[in-house]
Amino acid sequence: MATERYNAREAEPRWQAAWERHGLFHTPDHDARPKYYVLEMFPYPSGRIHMGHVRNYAMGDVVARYKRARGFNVLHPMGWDAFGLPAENAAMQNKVQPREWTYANIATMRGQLKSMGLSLDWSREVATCDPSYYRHQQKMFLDFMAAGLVDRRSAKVNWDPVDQTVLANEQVIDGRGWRSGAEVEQRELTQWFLKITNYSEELLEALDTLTRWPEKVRLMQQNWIGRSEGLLVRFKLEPSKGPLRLASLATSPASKSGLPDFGTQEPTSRKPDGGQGRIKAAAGGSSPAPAAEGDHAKHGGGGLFDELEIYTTRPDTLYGAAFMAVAPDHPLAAALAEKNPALQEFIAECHRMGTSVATLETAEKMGFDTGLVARHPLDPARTVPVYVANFILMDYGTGAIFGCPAHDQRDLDFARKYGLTVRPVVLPPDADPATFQIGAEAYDGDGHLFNSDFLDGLTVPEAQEAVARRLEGQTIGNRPQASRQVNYRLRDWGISRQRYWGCPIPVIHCEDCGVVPVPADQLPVTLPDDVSFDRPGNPLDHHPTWKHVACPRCGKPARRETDTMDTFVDSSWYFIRFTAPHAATPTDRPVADAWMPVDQYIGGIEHAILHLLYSRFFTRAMKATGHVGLDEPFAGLFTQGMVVHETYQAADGRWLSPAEVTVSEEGGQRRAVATASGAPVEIGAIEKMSKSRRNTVDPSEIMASFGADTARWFMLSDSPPERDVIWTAAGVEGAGRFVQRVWRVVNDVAALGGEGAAADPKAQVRVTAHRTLAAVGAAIEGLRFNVAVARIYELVNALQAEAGSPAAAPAALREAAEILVRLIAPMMPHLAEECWQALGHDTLVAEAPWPEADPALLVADTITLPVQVNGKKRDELVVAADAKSDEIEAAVLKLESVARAVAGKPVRKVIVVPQRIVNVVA
RNA sequence: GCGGACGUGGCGAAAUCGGUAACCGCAGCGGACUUAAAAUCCGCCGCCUCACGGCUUACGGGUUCGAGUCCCGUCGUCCGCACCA
Repeated sequence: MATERYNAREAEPRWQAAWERHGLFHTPDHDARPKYYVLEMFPYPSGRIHMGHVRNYAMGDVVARYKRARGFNVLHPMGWDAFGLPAENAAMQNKVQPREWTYANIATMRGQLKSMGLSLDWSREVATCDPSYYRHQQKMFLDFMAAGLVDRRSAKVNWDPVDQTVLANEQVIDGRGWRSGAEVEQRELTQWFLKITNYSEELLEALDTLTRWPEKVRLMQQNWIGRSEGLLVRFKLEPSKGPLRLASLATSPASKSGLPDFGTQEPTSRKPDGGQGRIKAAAGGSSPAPAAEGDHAKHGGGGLFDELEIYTTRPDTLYGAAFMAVAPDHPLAAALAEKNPALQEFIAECHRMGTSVATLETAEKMGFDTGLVARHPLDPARTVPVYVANFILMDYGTGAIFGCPAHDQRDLDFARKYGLTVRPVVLPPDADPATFQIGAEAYDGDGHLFNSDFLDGLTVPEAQEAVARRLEGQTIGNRPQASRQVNYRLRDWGISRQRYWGCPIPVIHCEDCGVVPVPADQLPVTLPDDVSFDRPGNPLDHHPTWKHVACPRCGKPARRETDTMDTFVDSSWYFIRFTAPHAATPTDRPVADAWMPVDQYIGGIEHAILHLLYSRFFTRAMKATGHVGLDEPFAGLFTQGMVVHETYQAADGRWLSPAEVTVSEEGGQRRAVATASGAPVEIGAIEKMSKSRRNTVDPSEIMASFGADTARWFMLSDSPPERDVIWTAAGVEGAGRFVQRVWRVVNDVAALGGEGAAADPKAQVRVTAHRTLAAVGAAIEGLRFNVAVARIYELVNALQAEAGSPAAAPAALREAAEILVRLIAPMMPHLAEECWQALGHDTLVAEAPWPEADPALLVADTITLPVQVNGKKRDELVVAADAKSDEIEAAVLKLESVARAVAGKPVRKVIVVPQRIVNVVA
């Protein structure tokens, strides 16, 4: 039976055209079938698709095609995350406008995706750089503004000196820009913010409802939001007095680093001038984050600071307080520095050191004694010195702490350096209060309080509660001395970018009217096409006319906002836009509510925080402004692993691409040489495919030589989808062989005939097919594609053996083959169509319903039970499936192998687990 | 430092409920077909042992009739956060 080889190159475009002709993947909004929304993270149009895309979209397409066959109305759209810096970099390098570059890339990549045979509804395609998309984003920005979800304020921001733009906290990785890799600097700029912190608690609590998200992602978001419960305590400040302290300050040794001696100063010279009324020293009242820089400004400097607010999660250790410390940016520090050059220098030094993570890790704890002291709120006889310290963050809490050296390592380091008292107040279990001492390590474990007056004997949580009660009841000025507070690590989302290729922020700055929103009927604010990239900075700002407009309110000359939005804004709602991509408003509310949420979202783990947290916030903001009716956009989330590949490095250090290398194997040793020169090449680590390592494989080349089905099959086989998959030439060839094997087997079965004949219901190949059917369905439902692949291999092996046997039963084989073809259809859709046709069908398998497994075939008449003696397998026993336990027990005890293993010892017990196992205990 | 995940043949892995450890694939080995090669087909393939048999899920303990799976400890790898008060 000579069957010609399956010619993917010829067949694949033919079937793609057939699907398109039948409009198979065009999704109606109104349909009687239940909805299913499957989405893969949309690509950035960088130029060409890479293997990561192939893996991502192959998985999504399996789900889409499977759910369609299962009778769902499936929404499976595609679009382009098309704004971003690479377009501007290309513009600078190649003298091509970002728009042209981007749309050319989209055209290329759309063609590549189409050649994969994905079941996408292309009529819903969107590109975020298109005014028809971003005009709606601008409208929503204005709606958010009206709803109080937008803020504009001066803030210290992460500045990427290479990309010349601001980065969000989430986009700074190890102190470097997530895209440029440049060390990030801190700069003070006026910025636009989306107030994600309004939703801190909600975003945290709702994580519990995301039961179909990976635990890991939920945990990462939980940590990122960083909720902590603590106490805000107000300390009374006063100038230090007392000859002993002054003397000790005067004699403190010079700092060893050669820096100015921050520990030494003249206390008398910096007494604050009096009488200006009270100024709160802390940044935050009830609003936990962000530290409101604006508040400081309005207080001005030079006032009388007679209170210091600190935030602590350990109020129980208050009796162990040895010092207070404020951030270098704290208004108290700024005020004191006005009269104190040494403090000015100290603060400047902190700023010089504080910009990069590398220096932070090695930086020594440094403090500057302000000469002020704080009155202990529980023990008014005591005071503690107040320092400015380089390790206090203005961003968190109030920018001020009390230090308890005995129970915090960082505080201990500081106390040791400056000779402060280390007073333990928490006694570890079983420790002796008379002898317990703190050595080089602080004790942060549980225990009972001691050295702590009214707290003595309490547990840590009890003491925290007792301190909170006591201080809430005390007053300082006319306020309680302490209040309970919840703090979050999460910061508001700074979305200003000083770049051209992004969504313009639709506001106008007028000297008289201030910030004026662009009226809705003047949207969109479109980007000018005639921009130049011949100098650094924001091309919109350099443009001769674009920013000069009349104030919409008063008509006077005014200035357009030249900041554009972070591209993560674009990707925070595209999944909702897909539900009505041509609507005149951002959403078509009933349609959006009908389709949302996304039932299955698939993408890389690298978006665990950034994109996925922003999208959760943005959906809530859209709900608050009436654009959509739900909180959580993604009901199910799956994070897939990367595609990795060996690396090859020449002797001169150059990286070689897999295409330039020939790998051979001899005696278990793999060797590589450069194909052109024959020079030896070192086989390096297996790493993520990347341009810098040159270990990429071009999907189009694979699809041209093997076909899309082979590439898809390989991406789905072997490795579990959440884990990295290693791309190997051998693996692809194996997948290619399998494609041909399926084609041969199906043709062999077709040649046997058997149409219309009734299959023997109990034929073994039929049983195998139906069991495989059940197993593959379950595997796909669980997104365990590698398991589905293994089961399909088994079925093909069984079919092949049966088809080649002289006793082949054509009718049963035919039924099994038809099941096989429908099982492979979600994964290798083109091959499946070709096989379907070979079996005589004139319909499309892409339209065929998923077959139902015959339940009668899923349970066996007889089963083989393993027989153990004392937990070790000694034999097997074939019994009827409905055999009773005592019958099995009797049969087992008659087995000679059991008798031998028991070796004359009395049988104490026989455990029969029905359908599973028998264990004889002797 | 804090938080988390993982550790199974030469390799990728399977074992969804505590019940036969290693399905399926890759690589390898032997054979058939062929002048030859490729392709294809058949067989073998955790470790030790001629064999009978024994051993085996990082390591050490524990619970259980029974542990890759549950508990405690150790080691290792990877990931996230990180001066967060």
